[in-house]
Amino acid sequence: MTSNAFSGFYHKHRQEILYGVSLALLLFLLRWLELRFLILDHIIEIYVGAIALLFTGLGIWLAHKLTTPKVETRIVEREVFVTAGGEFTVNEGERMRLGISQRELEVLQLVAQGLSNQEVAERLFVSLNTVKTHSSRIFEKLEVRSRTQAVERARRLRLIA
Amino acid sequence: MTSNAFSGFYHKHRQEILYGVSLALLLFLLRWLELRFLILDHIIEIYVGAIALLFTGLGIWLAHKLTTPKVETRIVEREVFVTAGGEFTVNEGERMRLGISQRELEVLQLVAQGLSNQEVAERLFVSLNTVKTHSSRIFEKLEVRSRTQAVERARRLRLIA
DNA sequence: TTTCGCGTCATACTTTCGGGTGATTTAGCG
DNA sequence: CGCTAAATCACCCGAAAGTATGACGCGAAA
Repeated sequence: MTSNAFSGFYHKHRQEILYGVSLALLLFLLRWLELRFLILDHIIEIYVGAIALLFTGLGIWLAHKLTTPKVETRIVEREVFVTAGGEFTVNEGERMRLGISQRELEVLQLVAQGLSNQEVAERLFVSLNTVKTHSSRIFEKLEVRSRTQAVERARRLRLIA
Repeated sequence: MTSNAFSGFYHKHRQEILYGVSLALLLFLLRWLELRFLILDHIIEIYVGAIALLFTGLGIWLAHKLTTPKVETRIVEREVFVTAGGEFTVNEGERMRLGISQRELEVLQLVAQGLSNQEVAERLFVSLNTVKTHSSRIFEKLEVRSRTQAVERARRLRLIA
């Protein structure tokens, strides 16, 4: 359990941990080097310069690792095949026969486009409950039990495109 | 002329110049500060740490400024009308492009027929969880969030009849 | 041999769906 | 006017769908 928790934590924060550890190591190294530099302390500019360069590099590396890269969108057109033998017309006869109202058909069309009930509600400016009621009635009239079946059936009956 | 040349040079290499100048200034500042640190030279770790942090930040900033933006191809669908009213064939190219496996396509087909996850599981002799995993992957690859959307999209791409 | 994609399964959780029931309002119709 | 269909909304509840994460075996590719 604990090992799992630790390994999880480690994987999530690998970058930070490595960074912290390496920084600590570096400071330690510098502390040790310091003894020499106390003697010839006029070389401190070089020393500082080296550190500056080193950590600049580290910063760049960090930025590369941690930042989401800038994206430049390039748009490529791609064909999508559509079986269009002609214009689609709602099978009014079938609609009437099944007693599906205009509003219900609207809901059905939106559902067929993959919208959730909530999204349909927002699109039609009605409440979620209303959409649920409509879709329930649709299911009854189409004699199905789910939205996916409803769409399938409605397509066959040419109630929707 | 010279002023123009200089301004052109400046504009092209503003980043580098600013970086160089600020680095020089910083070194100068440090040289000045050094006098104090020679007295209380035990604070050198703090001093080094500060420099490290500062230049890490500078590196990050530099990286941000200098990275070339990565290109992200965004695909726009363009409708192409197909006269084929006859038999259906799976758009293999599209399937390959999206990396949808055969098994995933099977699940997708059954889902498109209006079957529930449980029914798909029984039909394929696998567990409910397996079907869920497959459909999740399908959703990722088709970039959708629900089975209804997946079916809609798959139809457009001619992955299913 | 190691790596990788695929298929399989699981657990735990959140969100969405769908069923059941009832209520109100509005418009049309006899 | 009463009646009815349609549209609207509400509350509850269980089932289904979807998310996140991890694990395991297996065969092909590197």
